[in-house]
Amino acid sequence: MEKIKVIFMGTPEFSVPILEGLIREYNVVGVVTQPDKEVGRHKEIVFSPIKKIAIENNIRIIQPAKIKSEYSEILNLNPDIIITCAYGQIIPKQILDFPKYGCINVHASLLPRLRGGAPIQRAIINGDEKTGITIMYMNESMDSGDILSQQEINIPFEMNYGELHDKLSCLGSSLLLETLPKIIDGSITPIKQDEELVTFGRIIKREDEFLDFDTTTISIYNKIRGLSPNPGAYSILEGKIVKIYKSRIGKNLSKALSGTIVNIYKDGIGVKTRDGEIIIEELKLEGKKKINASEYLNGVNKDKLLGKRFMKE
RNA sequence: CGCGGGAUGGAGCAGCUCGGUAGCUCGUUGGGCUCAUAACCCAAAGGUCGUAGGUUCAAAUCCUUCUCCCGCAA
Repeated sequence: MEKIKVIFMGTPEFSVPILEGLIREYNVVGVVTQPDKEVGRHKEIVFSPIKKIAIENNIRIIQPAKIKSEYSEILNLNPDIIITCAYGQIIPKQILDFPKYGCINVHASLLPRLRGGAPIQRAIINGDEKTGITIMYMNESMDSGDILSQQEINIPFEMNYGELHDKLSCLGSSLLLETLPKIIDGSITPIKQDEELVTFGRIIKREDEFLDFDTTTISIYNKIRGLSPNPGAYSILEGKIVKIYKSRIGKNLSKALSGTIVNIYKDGIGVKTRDGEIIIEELKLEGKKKINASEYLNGVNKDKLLGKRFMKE
């Protein structure tokens, strides 16, 4: 039997294992990814991670600026099925209706929870203890299609965004490969999402990255690990941006104002929160590299550091 | 040419404004103290001060070039 023709649509690192898995087992006739962007300080042109894989595997690449109107090339490839994962644009109905086996999306949450662009970070920031992967049909609104399969995964208390991202990425790839044959032979009954249970995992904006020490210790802890290693939660100390990548929860109870440095440990900086203390273990200052708190403390006058306060401006 | 910060022994920093043969905290190695220690004390090793040029009697320090790193903005 001839291999069915697959088109994959995706953009970031997360979707790479999924594309690689498809290439191994199916005939990927085309890859759709976001246009090359000028990135970084010197506006270098950077390919999306997906585009790099496609080039290595000699697969046709399509990069529409607006897929809403530029879809004819995709249809011309005559795909039997389209798989998307974190592509970054809304897929128009003309594409959704075309493939005989439909358009399938891999989403990094247990839908209907955490619809949207940043389900992985949001799961950690929310303090969720579990999340997962959902494979579902796409429709015209965001992440609301019928569910084909799901797999759950625990989020350990120490896990950060990067680690969970990698786990889910692998899980997404394997669950997709498990599910695809059943989609093709029609042995799965899609399940509607329960609209009562919908929550959203909005994309992370700049203001979401700001760390307000005048909140609970646990929410600060979760935000730090939910944004680590990228883009990093930040605060401002003496007018300079400080990014914080790793922390632990302290026990010290001080009456100082939230954000005040109340303790210096051998390997951490104790900062007052609304209800306790958070100990910063890994950070990065403006213009510097990411370092452990112990390294940072080597180059700083500890007596002067005590009592300083993380501010909003 | 989007804006800005940085490059100093293994790590993190100071010194640079007002040029004159390199300092701090930590680590490493050796020794000591101690029931013991990641604690303390003593000692040692380790740097052509990112690259290339220039100014000068003399440059980490002033001028110019290049490279790499980071924050912002996109």
